Amino acid sequence: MKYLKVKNKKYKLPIFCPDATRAVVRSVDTKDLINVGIDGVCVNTLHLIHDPGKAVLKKFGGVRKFMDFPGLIISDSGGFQVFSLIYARGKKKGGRVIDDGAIFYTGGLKKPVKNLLTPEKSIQMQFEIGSDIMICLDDCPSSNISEKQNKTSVERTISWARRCEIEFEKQISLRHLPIIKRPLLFGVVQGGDNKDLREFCLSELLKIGFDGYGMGGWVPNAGNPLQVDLIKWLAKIIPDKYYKYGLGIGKLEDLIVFTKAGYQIYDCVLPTRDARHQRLYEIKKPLKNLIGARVPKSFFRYLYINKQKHQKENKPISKYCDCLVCKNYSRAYLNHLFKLNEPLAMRLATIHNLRIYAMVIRQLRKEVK
RNA sequence: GCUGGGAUGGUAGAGCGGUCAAUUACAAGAGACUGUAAAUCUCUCGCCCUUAGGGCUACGCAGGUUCGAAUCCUGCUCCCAGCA
Repeated sequence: MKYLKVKNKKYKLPIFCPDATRAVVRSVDTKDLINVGIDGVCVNTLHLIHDPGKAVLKKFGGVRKFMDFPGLIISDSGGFQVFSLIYARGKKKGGRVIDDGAIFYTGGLKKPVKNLLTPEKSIQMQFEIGSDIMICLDDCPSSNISEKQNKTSVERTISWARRCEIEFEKQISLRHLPIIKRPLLFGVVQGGDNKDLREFCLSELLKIGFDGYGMGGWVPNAGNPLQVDLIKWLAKIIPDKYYKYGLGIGKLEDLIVFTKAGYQIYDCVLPTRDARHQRLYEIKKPLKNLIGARVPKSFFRYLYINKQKHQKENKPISKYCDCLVCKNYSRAYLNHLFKLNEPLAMRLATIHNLRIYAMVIRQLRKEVK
């Protein structure tokens, strides 16, 4: 598929959507995103429930007007936060999963607030967000789990997907949404490294019927042949009439590996987080034949811009980048801004890294059949 | 000139007889980060040997006391503050 069609709009595929978890791509605004060539963002349902909350989103008629972004808006269900918050805060303070949904503790660690996110609640909130693509609440397991836990997580994911789909239809009819205003609903395929479980999960999700299917779970290492095999295999068994979404993907080279495998939609925190952590991308040569390259990551290198060796360098981050930063500012200036801890450093770095992603995506659009 | 206080690794600054190649912070170096917990985290940081570990030279300079000194004593050099 060359285009994603939703709500009477068309988006070129593949598409990369940086994460705007709390309705902001950290350190940049939506005008920056547009200038950089970013066509979509991915917001997070669980986080938006608390800030700014349902009432504010209702008042604005959705997150699109709230953040003033014209592009594609994906809302992640909050499923990943089970994994992420438990990892960050520990089981007691982070949360846990029960059959009815996911329990989270938000707020400060001293005054935690208990929340139960059910599949129904996640979908209802996603309608308040007004996203173009909604994601079913899923049970995202951490890596290194037992086969039994893996199976449980798959079963939960399927049962929650069923409930999400029912709630989705209910919301559509409650809101009397005409076809041109209908969002898409994606299911998430879990099952870890176990192909049988992945296949079972997918086949059950196909029975329920979604517009697209995401590869969920912990991000596979694109450098590991076994995992690349899993990525490819899963893309193959998802019928081509559905959109294929790599959730949380990925590094620059991952975009190439996944696109080659057949995926079309991505979201990831990495380019923006890397930027804030002073890791910038330098393209080594003009972008071409990315998919055909023997080593997918050979076209770029990481530049740690805070290092002293860049202190006097009067040249752009990347000779082959056409972003605001590379056109106007030197490495030395960025190095200086980071040393001062000046917020502008993060904005410029984020603009640059996102532009590299946008350029890679643009090139991949040319290369995919 | 007198009186008092200092001189510690790239910098600031702990240590005040053995557990000190020396807490810590910053600087420096190398990384990590993948549906955002994170402008966050990890490692290295006197010299030499490949790590475990070992060896060497070091806390202003020169002596001394002691089994043992960055730490105590004496002298010297320099710095700071107050008083002349």
